[in-house]
Amino acid sequence: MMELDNQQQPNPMKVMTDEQLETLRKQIAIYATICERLVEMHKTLTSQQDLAAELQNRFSLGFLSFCLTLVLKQLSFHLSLWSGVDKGGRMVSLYADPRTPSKQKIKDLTEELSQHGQIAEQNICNWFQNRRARSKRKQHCGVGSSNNKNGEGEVETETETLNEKRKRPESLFVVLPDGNNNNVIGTTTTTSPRPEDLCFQSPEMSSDLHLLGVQSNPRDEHLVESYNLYDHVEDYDMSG
Amino acid sequence: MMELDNQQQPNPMKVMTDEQLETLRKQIAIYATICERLVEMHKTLTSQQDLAAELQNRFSLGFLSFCLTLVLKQLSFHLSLWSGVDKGGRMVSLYADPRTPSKQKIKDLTEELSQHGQIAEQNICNWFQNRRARSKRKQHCGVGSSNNKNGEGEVETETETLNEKRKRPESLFVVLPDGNNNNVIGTTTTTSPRPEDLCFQSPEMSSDLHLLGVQSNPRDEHLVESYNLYDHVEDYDMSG
DNA sequence: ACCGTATGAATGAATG
DNA sequence: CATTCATTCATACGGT
Repeated sequence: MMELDNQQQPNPMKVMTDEQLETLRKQIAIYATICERLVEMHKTLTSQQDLAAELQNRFSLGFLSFCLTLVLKQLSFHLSLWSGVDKGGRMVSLYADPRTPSKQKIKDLTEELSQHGQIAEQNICNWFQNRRARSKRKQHCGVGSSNNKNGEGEVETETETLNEKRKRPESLFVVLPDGNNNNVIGTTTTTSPRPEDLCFQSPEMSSDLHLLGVQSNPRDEHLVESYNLYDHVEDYDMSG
Repeated sequence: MMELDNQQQPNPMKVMTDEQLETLRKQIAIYATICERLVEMHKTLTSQQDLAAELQNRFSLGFLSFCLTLVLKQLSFHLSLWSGVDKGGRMVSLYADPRTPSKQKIKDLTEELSQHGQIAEQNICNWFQNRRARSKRKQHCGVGSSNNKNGEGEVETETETLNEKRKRPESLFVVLPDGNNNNVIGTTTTTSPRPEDLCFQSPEMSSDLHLLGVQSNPRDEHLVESYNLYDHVEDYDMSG
């Protein structure tokens, strides 16, 4: 189940709102923090070379992994959501015009559609009603939170929600450290996309550090540590 | 190519290429790997059975608590959604109410939740809707045959569905350690961290138990275990 | 590896 | 027109 059955689209793009991106950044930062802590722990532990059995009792490792698993799953879930594309409506292509059609128009449409199947004017009306309502609501919602930045597509509402049937292909990849597991993390690695392209990347992040998704704050040297760790990640199980 | 056009969202959207997504995945995968590794390592170390009270005091405990706190907060939060615990949090009661909350409430919820992750009113609406619908359906179906135990009857809908649903609180949004936060990457324009608003804030997260494991499902042993830990969470100092 | 469940989401329809 | 319900879909996850 590899990470993605990459769509055969000519130009597969995914969309994310700025907020989504931001949230993603935050979440990544959180993981970074967590990892940082783990790394710290690691250092401490290794330097001490001894540990409390008691710890084990109290903080069941299983639980810890469980937690991490949750978190990771969540992140991956979000990612999947964000990377998805909207699904379109079925009848849409016929009704591309967002504005309320005249009665006559409705009639026409009904006729037209009748040729292809059972349909009543009522259906058409409903459809338009719902469409308007939802359009409106969507707009409203969006306004509430974002409104910054460049407004590009906004009025469009759904004019063409059509064709794009849903696909939402990206399935996830993350793996959960469930105690032992070997995990397969999505193989990946092949691409090396230019980090510059990643929106969540901060310029000041050194080219590799950003893989940890964190801003390199001066005081975040731990992260650097974790970075090293990352270096070794490769020879973990990653490739399986 | 333009599949993005069908976004009826007013917000400006950004696009991610597959490569970008992949990189993102990679990042996440790395976290997963790191966490996994660390957990394993931790396990190994703990198997040595030596004691490190010192460690515990000065570090491990703090860290673990920190991690767990993050997660537990999430868990408790979500559980609260389902269990309707009224610990003085305003949100809780809102969630507890099976009926549809007013618009304003939804707005509030959205706001509050936004502090912890990307969320839109639509999500809230969906959540409530689905909840109602499924509650009802379950009720219908279930009534016919089972409902043994304490026959809550049917009106309760909520109460019983609760028991069924709440076992797996997996959808969480991660919380940022905003307290000291090194803040993240990027600009984070929207965030206005008002800790007061954090629903999790309530330390008295009720008696703990049902927050964590809830019905202590066999599967949730981890949670139960963590319960002990949770006791200590309070004195973790993550800022240090 | 398949199948069932749970859940978020989209949509047609009904109600006020 | 606004809100809600009922249905359906697609995916994620867990168990076998």
